[in-house]
Amino acid sequence: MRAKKEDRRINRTRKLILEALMSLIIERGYENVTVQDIIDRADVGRSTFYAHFRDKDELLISWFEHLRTLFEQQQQELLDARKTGKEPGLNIVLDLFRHTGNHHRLYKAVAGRQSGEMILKYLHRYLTGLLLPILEDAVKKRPSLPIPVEVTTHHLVSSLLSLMTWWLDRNMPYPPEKMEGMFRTLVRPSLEAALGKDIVQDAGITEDGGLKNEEVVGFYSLFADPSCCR
Amino acid sequence: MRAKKEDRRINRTRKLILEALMSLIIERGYENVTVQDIIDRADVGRSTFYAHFRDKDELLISWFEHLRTLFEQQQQELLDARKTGKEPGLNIVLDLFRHTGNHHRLYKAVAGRQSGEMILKYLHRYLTGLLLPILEDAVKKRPSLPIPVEVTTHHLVSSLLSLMTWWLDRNMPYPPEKMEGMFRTLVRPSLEAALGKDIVQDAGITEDGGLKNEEVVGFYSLFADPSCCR
DNA sequence: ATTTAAGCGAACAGTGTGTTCGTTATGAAG
DNA sequence: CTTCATAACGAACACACTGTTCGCTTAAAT
Repeated sequence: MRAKKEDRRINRTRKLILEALMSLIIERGYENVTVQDIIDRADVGRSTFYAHFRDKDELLISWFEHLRTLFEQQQQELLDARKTGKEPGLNIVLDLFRHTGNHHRLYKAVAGRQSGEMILKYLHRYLTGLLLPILEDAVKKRPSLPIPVEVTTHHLVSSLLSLMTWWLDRNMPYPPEKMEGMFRTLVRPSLEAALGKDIVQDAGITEDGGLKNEEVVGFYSLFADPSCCR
Repeated sequence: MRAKKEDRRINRTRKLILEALMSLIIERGYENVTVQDIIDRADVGRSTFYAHFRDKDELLISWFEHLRTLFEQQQQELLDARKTGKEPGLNIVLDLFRHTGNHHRLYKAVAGRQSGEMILKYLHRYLTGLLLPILEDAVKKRPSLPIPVEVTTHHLVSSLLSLMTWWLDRNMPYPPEKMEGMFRTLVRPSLEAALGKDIVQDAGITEDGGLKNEEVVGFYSLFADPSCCR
C-alpha cells in the first residue's frame, strides 16, 4: 500500500535485476554469476545497479527476504483460516515443504546445489535461534540428558535443511506431504532418543507432526523476524 | 621412499605454500584468501606458485588429499594391530572423530565454518558413494520401505558431517568418544525406523557401533579412492 | 666443476569491482 | 503541457586479483 509513493522506474529496475539474478543462478550457480552478467542481462547501467544494491550478496539477501515475505503471507492465510473455526492444525515443516515446492524455481536457485552457502547458513542460524529456546524450555526440568540440547537442535535443523536441499536438487521427486512424512520418520525417533519420549510429547509435537498451541506461536514466528544477517 | 628422487626445493616450496594456506584459512576463511596472500606469506614467487598448483582450489584439494593420506595411515595401523590378534573392533565413525581431533587445526580450516563448501561437498559425495551400495545391498530383499534408501543415505551422511563441523567450529567441547556416542544415539533410531530393526542388525552395525567383517572392508576404503573431484 | 632445473620477479593482458560525475530521459505533480 | 525532481545512463577511473610468459639467478644433484 505504501508502495504507491515509489517511482515506477525503481520497481521496474529492481525487478529486472532480481529476475536476471534468478535466471543466471539457475544457469550457472551463484558463485559463477558476476555483477557484469547481471547488469548485462537486466540491461541496466552499472551505476544503476550499485544505486540499488551494495553488492551481489546484498542482492541475494534482498531477494531471499522477498521469499520470506511470501512465506509469511501464506502462513498468515493459514492462521486466518484457522480462526474461522476450521482448526487445520498448523504443521510448519509441511508448510515449509509446500511453500518451497510452490516456488521451487526460486528456491532451487537460492538453496539448491548451485547456491552460495550464505543463504543456507542464514537459514540454519535462524531456525536454530528459534528452535533452541523451545527445546531448552522443554528440557528445563530434566537435569541430565544423553545429548546436550545444543547438539540435538543442530542435528534437527541440519536434517531439515539437508532434506530440503536434497529434494530441490533432485527436482522434487516426491510430494511435500511425503517429504514431511520422511522427515518425521527420520527425526522423531532421534528426538525421543535424545530428549526422552515424554518430553517430546510434552513439547507439543504430536504424533501426526502437528503442534500444540503455545509452540505454534513460537514456530509461527519462523521467518518473521526482520533483522538481517551479515 | 620414491620421494628420494624429488628435488629438495620442491618439497620445501610445497610445504611453505600449504602452511601459508592453512594459517590464512584459519585467520580469515578460505573465501577471503587470495593467491596473492598465499605467495606473500609463503614468500615464494608468483610463477612458482603456478608451477605447483593450477589455482587456489587445486591447492586446497591437494592439501585435503594429504589429510586423507594421514587418515589412511592411521587406519592401516589399526588394521595391523587387529591382525596381531588384539581384535579391537574397528569403528570408523569413532576413528574419524579421533583422527579429526588429532589434526583439528588442519580440519578446522578445511571443514569448519570458514571453509569453502567445496571440501564438504567432496566428502559428502564420497561418503554417499560408499554408504549407498552397502545400504542398497542390505535392503535388497525387502520390497518396500517407508523411506527410499537414497534419502536415508543422504540423511546419514549429512548428519555425520553436520555433527563433525559443529564439533570443530566449537573447538571440540567433547571428546571423540562422546561425539561418536551422540552420533550413534541420534542416528541409530532413525536408521531402524527407516530400514527396520532387523536390517540394521543384519547390515553389521552392532549395538556398540562396531562393524562386522564384510562391512569393515567397505568402510575401510573410506578416503582410499585416489580419484579426484571437480 | 658441470649440468640441470627450481625458483625468481617483473611485466602482461584480462577480468571484475565499486565509485564518480556530467548528461539524458522519464515519471510525478501542477 | 510544462516544470521539476530524480532515476537511469555510460564512460571513465583506480584498484585488486588472476594466470601466463620469459630471461635471469641460484641451489641441488652428479
